[in-house]
Amino acid sequence: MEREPSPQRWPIDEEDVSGEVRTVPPGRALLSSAMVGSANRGRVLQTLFDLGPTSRAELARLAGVNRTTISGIVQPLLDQQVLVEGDPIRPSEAGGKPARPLWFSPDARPICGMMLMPDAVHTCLVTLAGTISAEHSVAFPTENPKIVEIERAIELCTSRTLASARREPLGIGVAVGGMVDTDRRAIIAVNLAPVLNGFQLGDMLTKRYGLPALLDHHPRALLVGDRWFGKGRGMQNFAAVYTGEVLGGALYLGGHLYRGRSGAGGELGHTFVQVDGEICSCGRRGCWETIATVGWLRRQARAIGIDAPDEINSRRLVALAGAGVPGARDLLDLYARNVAVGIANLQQTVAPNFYVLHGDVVGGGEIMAEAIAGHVRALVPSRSGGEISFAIGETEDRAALLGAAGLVLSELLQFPL
Amino acid sequence: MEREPSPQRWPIDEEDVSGEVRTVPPGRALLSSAMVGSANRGRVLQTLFDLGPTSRAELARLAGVNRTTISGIVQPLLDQQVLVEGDPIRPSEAGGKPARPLWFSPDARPICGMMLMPDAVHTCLVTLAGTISAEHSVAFPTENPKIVEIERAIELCTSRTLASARREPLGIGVAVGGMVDTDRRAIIAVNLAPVLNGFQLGDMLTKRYGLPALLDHHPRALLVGDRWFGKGRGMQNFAAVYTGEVLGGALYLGGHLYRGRSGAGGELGHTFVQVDGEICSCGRRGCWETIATVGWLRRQARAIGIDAPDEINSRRLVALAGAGVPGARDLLDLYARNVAVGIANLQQTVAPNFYVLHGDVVGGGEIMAEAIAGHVRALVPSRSGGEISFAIGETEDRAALLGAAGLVLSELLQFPL
DNA sequence: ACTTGTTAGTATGAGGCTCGCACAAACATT
DNA sequence: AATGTTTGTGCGAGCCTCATACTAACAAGT
Repeated sequence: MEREPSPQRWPIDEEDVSGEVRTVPPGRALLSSAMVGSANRGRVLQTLFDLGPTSRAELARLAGVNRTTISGIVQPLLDQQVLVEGDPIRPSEAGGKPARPLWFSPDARPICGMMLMPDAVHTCLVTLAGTISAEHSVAFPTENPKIVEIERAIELCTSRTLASARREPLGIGVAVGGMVDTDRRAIIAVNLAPVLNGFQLGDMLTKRYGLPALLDHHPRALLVGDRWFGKGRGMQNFAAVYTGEVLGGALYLGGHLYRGRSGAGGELGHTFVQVDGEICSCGRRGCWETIATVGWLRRQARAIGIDAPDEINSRRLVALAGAGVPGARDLLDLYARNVAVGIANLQQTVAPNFYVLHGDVVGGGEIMAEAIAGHVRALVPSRSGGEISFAIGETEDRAALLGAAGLVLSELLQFPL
Repeated sequence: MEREPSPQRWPIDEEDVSGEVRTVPPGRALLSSAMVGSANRGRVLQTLFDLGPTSRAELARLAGVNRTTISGIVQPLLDQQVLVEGDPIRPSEAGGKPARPLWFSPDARPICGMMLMPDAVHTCLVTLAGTISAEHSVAFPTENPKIVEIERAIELCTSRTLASARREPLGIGVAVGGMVDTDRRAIIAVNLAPVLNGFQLGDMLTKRYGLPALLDHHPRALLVGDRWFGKGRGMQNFAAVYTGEVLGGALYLGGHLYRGRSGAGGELGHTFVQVDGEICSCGRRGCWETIATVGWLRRQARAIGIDAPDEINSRRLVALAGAGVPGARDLLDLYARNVAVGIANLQQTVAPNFYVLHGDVVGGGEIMAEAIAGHVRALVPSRSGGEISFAIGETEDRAALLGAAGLVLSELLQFPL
């Protein structure tokens, strides 16, 4: 009945997360028994995330493996207080020993989530169960901040949050409102804060706090948040689409976050939907972004004479349409169609079949989502692989912070195969 | 010095190929040591495919594993005559024992490749080294053929080809000029031969010949052929784009053929590039297919008064432009731009960074490819993840047959993780 | 109260796989 | 002939999963 405490630690592969150089090209590397252990531990934890508290026996059934295998995987995690056994649940009428559901311990090491925007930084702690605590934010100096000032603000904010952690966090995940070099864990460019361009935030955080740090750009973080803590939970394929002042997206394909070469995938805003259409901020014509952002919405609202056109957004538009304001209903429909066009293209290209909507359209609620869904279904030839469904994401800040934390989780769970 | 002949057989997982029902959902299944063996064997063979004849020591270095590991993987394959040792190659100046390069044995089991078009069936044998032999084709009855007649034609053609095989083939791969249900290994619809709709070709072949049979649609087969035997060799990410009377494509992402839900991915022809543009055969407006197929080319050629506009294609267009025929140069440029628009969208969405062109544009040669490449590079914002490169695929029939065979290879090598 | 049937979780030994180490074989160089 | 280098092969260790057997804990029927 006595067990030797296993020497395995979770995560075993912290070095990988902190950005070690990979010498063997991916796809050529072979597997070893040790990797099997890591990978299987990741999959078990992922299943636990997807399903909520679950007994060992149930996990074994779902994974199609022996119960002893699950016990072997799970026991070290219990020893390290990553997981805890819940109260026994009553067996079915058939009888049997009551199952002890496993779930993430509140005492497990948390994750630090960070959202870096052009004007401020937000940080928080996220438990493995997805609860947020220790939220802090620090604004940057308004006029032409210097990089050292921003660095100080980030450090201040992070230190406050980390001070609240009872155990050392598993890592720091950062959602950046701009272009990111995921491999080098550095910022490439933030449009509204060019001083951040080239900032090696990942290295700075790792050096300062001794924690693995991962960066990715905002839409990708939203997707990851959806995958672990939101509407994308348990999904194998889906896409996140963000609309607002700009338009972005991210893809989860075949059970993995898809980044593309140098993380260049998901630049949906600048796909063409109108050859020789309106000129876009990128200098090209007819980008999706020219017809499916609030900028377009403002211009149209002004053109048809809606009150305060500069303050229009999905929330107000739905309200106006509901109130019977002339033209509002048609504008809502056209806006929904414009958003739907790009989603239809995405569906035809990679067929994720499930979309989580973020950003401005969230304010439009179910009405907006249904309008978009209807247009997408009309725009995609019917057979293309089953039902297409839609969901509305979390509120903006929450989604980004959960997503930032999810970046760390993804690395820990999705052992690269 | 004596070895026990290993009991392992390649392929071990034939049952999987022949379409067994998967009970554990993908992504939840755990790995076992036996799977590690299969997966590693697949990766070693894949590396061999990518690099050509290679010694064990070199394979070990590339994979980052111990030499003994490679020996253990490779020895059973030598015993089974899947591989053979080549002549020793001279060591470098540093000296050392001469390496014995490994390569696929000409006596290895071949693969049967089949191309099923609306009017005929073609079959052949393909060795693991990519050489084609025993080609046969049988035309279907011209006017309203019955399904039994088609079935007989397929059987006749296949039997002739299989009769030439010295060893039992590893399987039959089929490239279908129409929609395919990859999971059920059945044909969904072939536009010009509706009698084929719903035909369970995979089951028929497996039952008749006792071989694993795999179906996929034509563009996907082209991509797979490129991956194993053509320009996509060794690539981890690339796309195949087929233009002609219709427009299709396929994606190889992260070292895997990407199919999407129910194989609905890659339906590029009906992505929107011109909202409210010309009406498409699918009933919608502004599909990419409306501006980047030979149908569009014919209409334009007629409009600007080019001779025999109904026989225009890329090959002739390039020739006309070279001969200085008025308008030809501009038309070529516009056609290239139209093709490039869709490729640019694909690049922005999944960023494969490498494209193999198939179909009509192959006739236009390097001139056509360069014209398309130039437009794509101009249409994609510069930073998006490095160079974008292009290649011209094999001639049409050869590409499809190699691709069909490649479908079987993909299943055998890409052990599902 | 006792037996039977069922399910949960654990201990143990077997089998697969990769790894590190040691060793023989086959070359180049000095 | 001696030395250094590289290739490929045994061998035992370590990690992992699996099948089997066992204990623990419950329900239901007698």
